[in-house]
Amino acid sequence: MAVHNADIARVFEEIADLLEIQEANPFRVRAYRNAARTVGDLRIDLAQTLAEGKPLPKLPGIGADLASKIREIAETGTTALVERLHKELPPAITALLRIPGLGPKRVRALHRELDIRTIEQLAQAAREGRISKLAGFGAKTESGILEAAEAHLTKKQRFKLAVAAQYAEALAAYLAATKGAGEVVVCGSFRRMKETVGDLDVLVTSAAPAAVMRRFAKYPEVKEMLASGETRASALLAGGLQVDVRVVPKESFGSALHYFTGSKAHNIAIRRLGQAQGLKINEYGVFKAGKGGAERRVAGDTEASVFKAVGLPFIAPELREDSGEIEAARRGELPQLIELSDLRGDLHAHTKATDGKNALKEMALAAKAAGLAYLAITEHSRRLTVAHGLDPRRLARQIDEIERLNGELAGITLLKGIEVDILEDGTLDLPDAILAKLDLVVGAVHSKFNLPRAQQTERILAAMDSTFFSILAHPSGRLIGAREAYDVDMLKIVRKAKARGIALELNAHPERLDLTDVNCRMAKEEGALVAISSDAHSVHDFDNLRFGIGQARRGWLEKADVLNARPLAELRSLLARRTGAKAGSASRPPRGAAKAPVRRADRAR
DNA sequence: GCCGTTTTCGGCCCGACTGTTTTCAGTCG
Repeated sequence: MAVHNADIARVFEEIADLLEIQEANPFRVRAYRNAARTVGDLRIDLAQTLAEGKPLPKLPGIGADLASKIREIAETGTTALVERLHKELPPAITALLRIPGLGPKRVRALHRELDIRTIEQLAQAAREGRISKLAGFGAKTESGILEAAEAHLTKKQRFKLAVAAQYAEALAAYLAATKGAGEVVVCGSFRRMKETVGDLDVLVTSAAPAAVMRRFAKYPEVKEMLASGETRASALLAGGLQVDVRVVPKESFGSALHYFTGSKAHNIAIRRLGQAQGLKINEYGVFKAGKGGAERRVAGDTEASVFKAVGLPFIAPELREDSGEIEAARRGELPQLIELSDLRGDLHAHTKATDGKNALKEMALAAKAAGLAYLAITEHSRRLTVAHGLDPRRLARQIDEIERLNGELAGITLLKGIEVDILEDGTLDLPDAILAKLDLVVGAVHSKFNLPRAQQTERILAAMDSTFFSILAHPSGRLIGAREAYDVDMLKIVRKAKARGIALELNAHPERLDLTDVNCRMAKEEGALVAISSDAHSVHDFDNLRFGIGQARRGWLEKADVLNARPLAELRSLLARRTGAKAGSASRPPRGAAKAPVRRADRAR
């Protein structure tokens, strides 16, 4: 039984839920929640670290007690505390907390007074009118609970960033047309460019909040108003996305922007910083206590002023996860984050020859229009029959076609590439003879997603030993909300990439965003290059690069960390240097021999 | 349960909205 960080995080989250229902010290509850987040986001595998006899790293918010619980969970999969809590409360009760409107106090009351332990029992009790008879519960609460329980946790799904963007941009334009409205900004996880968005937080500045609220209520896509006050309202859109609109006066724009952008953990950390300096920070501004309890406003008109008030430089929204950005800001070591305009080319695209929708030339012109100087054409290889993958003969024809087009095109250079399948045994789907004719080789796993971790990892590492391997496409294989990542030791893969001069792709397709933000940061720390690629299947898909950039920024990537931020000449020399390094060995090592160099490469670090 | 530009004890972010209440607790973000 291998325990991973996610398992440890889940136990901590469950402890937090159960303690909360028991009305334990809320700060103790928070300590467990923070620990769950810290461990869940961690790049090194804690159980594996311990198994190798290494000490636990010092982690923020994890002291002696939580560290010992991590060791316990790593060894046994559980901890005495959660086992004890399970004896005191039915484990399924934590699901009740997920019902909107039910918090720990009410869950506790429902359990104590009505012995409710499951969502089914909750719905039954509501139907029978037993809940409204409890103190503190009324008819309205009861019907709300019933509705939510019957909708089975209301299935509040998260929306992929690109989908949320469509709703967000339309709604923002609509609200901006309100008379008296100033700034309209969609904040929250959308502004932080998270891969998925749970709801939209829209900030509007106006001296007349009522007009904004009225107009919002009339938005054609609003299916149901969930709440509406003088300065704040929530609604469910027809598409199922929840939107919260908040109006503040113009002078509060900066502090409100900061506040509603979050993350919550980042905000708490910033407020604590302020608090230590005698400052109170809320969505209206930064305040200093004056004589006789009077408060004096010291900042808040711009976001930068909020950071400045607590002695920090501006921190980009994508970094605001309380995962080291505040410490980095304090030390003056914030990254100079990559921007969309830094991209010089795109290293992964398809055409009609396989499963793309447009012709070679159309793709080239679209890339040029997107401001790119080069575009690699990387069709699927023959094994991917559903995509009409290329065999050596068809690939050779495309190579000729690209060379001919390059003579004709101006302002854009096509690179000859392939997205070659990595077969189950770690060999590539096309022979070296044809790969040698290409500018770059993008290797990808498209089959056998459920191999055991060690085998899947070895498969990819072996493929990366190929002389011609340039970029590992969508390294985790996950499809957001649809397919889990395959089980691999990403750290080993990242280190191998660094050792071999191979780049890791950040596939910018909204359903992939793979590398993930967390793995981008790992790549950066290990010194491996990242290629931010559109995986375009049509002329419209270059627009997706912005989502890749968002993810890269969340992963702290700078221009220097990104392969396709290099001008063409530099890119070519990087690609050549890699194959040149292996030029001494005539062909890649036989299978099985791949393991030894991997370990050497790891140890060399 | 954690942690220290003031602390090894005593703090721990802050405000809006709702429903059930007669002044506020609970929930949410």
